[in-house]
Amino acid sequence: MGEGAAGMGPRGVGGGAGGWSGGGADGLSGRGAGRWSGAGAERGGVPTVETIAVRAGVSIASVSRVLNGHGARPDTVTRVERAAAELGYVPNAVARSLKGGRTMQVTFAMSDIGNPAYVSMVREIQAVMKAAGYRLLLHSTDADVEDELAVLRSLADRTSDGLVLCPIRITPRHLDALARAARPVVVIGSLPGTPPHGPPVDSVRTDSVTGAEAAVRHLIDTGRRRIAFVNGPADTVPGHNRALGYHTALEAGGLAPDPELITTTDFTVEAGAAALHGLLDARPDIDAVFCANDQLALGSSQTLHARGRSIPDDVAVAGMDDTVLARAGWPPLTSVDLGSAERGRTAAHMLLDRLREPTGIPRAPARREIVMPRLVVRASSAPAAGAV
Amino acid sequence: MGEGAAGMGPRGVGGGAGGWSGGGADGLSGRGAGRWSGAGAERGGVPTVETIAVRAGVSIASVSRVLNGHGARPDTVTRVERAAAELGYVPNAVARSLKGGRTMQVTFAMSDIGNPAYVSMVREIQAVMKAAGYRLLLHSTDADVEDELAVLRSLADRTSDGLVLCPIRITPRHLDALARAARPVVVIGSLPGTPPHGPPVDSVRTDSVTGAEAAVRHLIDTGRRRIAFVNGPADTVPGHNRALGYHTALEAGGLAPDPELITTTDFTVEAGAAALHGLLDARPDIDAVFCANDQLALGSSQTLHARGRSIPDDVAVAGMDDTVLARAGWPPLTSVDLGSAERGRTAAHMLLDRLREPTGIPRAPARREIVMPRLVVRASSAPAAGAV
DNA sequence: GTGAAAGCGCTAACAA
DNA sequence: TTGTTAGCGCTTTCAC
Repeated sequence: MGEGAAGMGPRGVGGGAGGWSGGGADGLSGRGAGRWSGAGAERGGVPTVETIAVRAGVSIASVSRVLNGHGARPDTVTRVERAAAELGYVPNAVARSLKGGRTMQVTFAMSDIGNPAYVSMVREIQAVMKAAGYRLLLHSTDADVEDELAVLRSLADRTSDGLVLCPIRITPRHLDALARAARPVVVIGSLPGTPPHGPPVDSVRTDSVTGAEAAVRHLIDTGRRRIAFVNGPADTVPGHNRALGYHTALEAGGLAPDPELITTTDFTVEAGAAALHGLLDARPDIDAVFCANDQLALGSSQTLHARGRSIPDDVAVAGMDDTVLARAGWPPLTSVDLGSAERGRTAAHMLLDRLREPTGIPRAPARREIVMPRLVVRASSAPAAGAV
Repeated sequence: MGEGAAGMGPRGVGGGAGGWSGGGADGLSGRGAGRWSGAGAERGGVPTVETIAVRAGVSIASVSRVLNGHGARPDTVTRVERAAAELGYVPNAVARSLKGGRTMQVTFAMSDIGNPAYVSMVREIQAVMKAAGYRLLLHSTDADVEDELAVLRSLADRTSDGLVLCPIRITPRHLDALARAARPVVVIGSLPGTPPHGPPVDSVRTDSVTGAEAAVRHLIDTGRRRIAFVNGPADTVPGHNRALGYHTALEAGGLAPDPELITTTDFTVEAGAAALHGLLDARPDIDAVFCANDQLALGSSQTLHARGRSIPDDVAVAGMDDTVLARAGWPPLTSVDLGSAERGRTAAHMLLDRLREPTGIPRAPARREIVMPRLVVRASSAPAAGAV
């Protein structure tokens, strides 16, 4: 729990001056004129510790103490609290941060908030952080490496106390930036090396290789033989891992990989739909499609429907991520739950642990967590009518 | 990074201090204190204007000027920039905010970031704000009125420069809080009254009454007569408006409303599935279902599929919001695009306009924008086989 | 227990 | 052009 952090004092917006939209004309010369210009403490403007101090007839130090529950004479407490309530005093969080060195904000950066897998991460991270008294700063990098690096670098501007980063791929520059990050960072994804040797940052990843393998094995086990594969960009970590899992399962199942059955494209519904058209044109005998994520699987399903192929009778379909989309499709999509929500939650907790570490020198060694994938079988991959 | 304390080029945070994760031992005598302990400027710690000033042999004012492009002698500029680069200096945004009164952060608060409709808003708002140099603070209120009010109140803590609020409903307390908001607020949703009289805040809304009406009219026009209605909570603005549209369209089409055809539940897929079971049990002759959002429509579709009703031959289905889910379902869902993305974009721009307003007294009057809904017809509502 | 005072790091008057 | 200085609003020693 965030100790007294986010304004927990006995405050309230009780009877303060009209808000930003209120008309209040205060000709104070202290600072600019307008409503929220922060005029001096004399009369107009936003109340500060000084305003309260004057009103309560105590020093600003006492105001601060009372507001932070640092004990004071009952009498003093009462007067300060009353003054604060009457003026609708709200402490300036920026000033507090400057003094305390903490902003009670953390950043979550991923490539695109439109992706359901990220949505569940955001959701969990926000919930955990909120409970701990932190606010969540969201940053979409549009899968731009420069932007990711910029986020890492901007950690030095003191805007947030830590970062959860979900990079689309890890480059040497990422490793460098991670090593010199000004604040604790937790990476959602695979980092190279093993803790003593790898980059000194905590991370949570899923075992998508195993996940992909499980899905493909399932397709094979249910009688499919000509299993197409619609993958995302091969130079991304997710793309690479899924390909690995696909090939491993194929091999284990005694099936020869066939380049004609494999397409590499973007992680979107449209790309999936297009990919399947190409695949079906080249190999009309496909009896299953394994897709690197649910969007691709949905796109594939649409093409199958559009071309009159029955799912799962003619062609089985399986996706990955088990997002809300998997249950939205028809038939409901078999998918691999890669634990996006759990990864988000875990990452958030790891970051909180770092944030709670005392400033005293020795820092705990980097942690690596792995969330195991879980195959979720739904109707889209039921055994074909005349299957094994 | 743990390996070589030697890898300190003329770059990076703390110029050789190693990042947050740097080990305890840094060969450099230049810095000694903890990573981000913020020691003085003398030797340890993070560089500040003073560190730069000393190194460049100028005053802190010159440093500030150069760094902000306020002109200085070429010679000075060079020295300062070089010193800053060598030390990997990054200005402390908090200190800057305290001085300038602006944080370059804005908040977006909605009930649940898991909802696709909000996702597209977040996405747009994020993009617009990012382009304008603002960071986005995300706040999920879990549809809790107290939390919404808290967000409004917390505007006074100076943490963000403005707020885009998408409340699930507007209570008198909301109006009160909106009126005294400490910073500009843009509401996504319907506000009571008309500008001179309503609350003094900008807002964007959609005309969901007309949208719902269009969807139902479309169902009627395509030959449906027993049109069920699966609505969200009736005490929410969306719920209320959709009910209004439904009834209006029914009346215009000469159909009598039938309580048995109407269910009120939560805005979720599961709720939609359950609702339809009830509806079909009570009225097996339903030939269309109008749902208050895509999640409900998807849930309804699943129940229809599960109970062997063909879509659209037996029953037509229409949803609202036209989220990514509408295209994910099968058959693709007819839906009403309520312009979530556009509302988000508009709200962001309205907020930026406010943020750009000079502090000079007269503030522009509140604006009210309306985004018109657009019916998107897809396969789920194709006319039934033997239809009109 | 309380007040005076010293900054946190930065920008902007105001002088020189 | 440059340096000195005064804060922004708050927390926190350090004396009393």
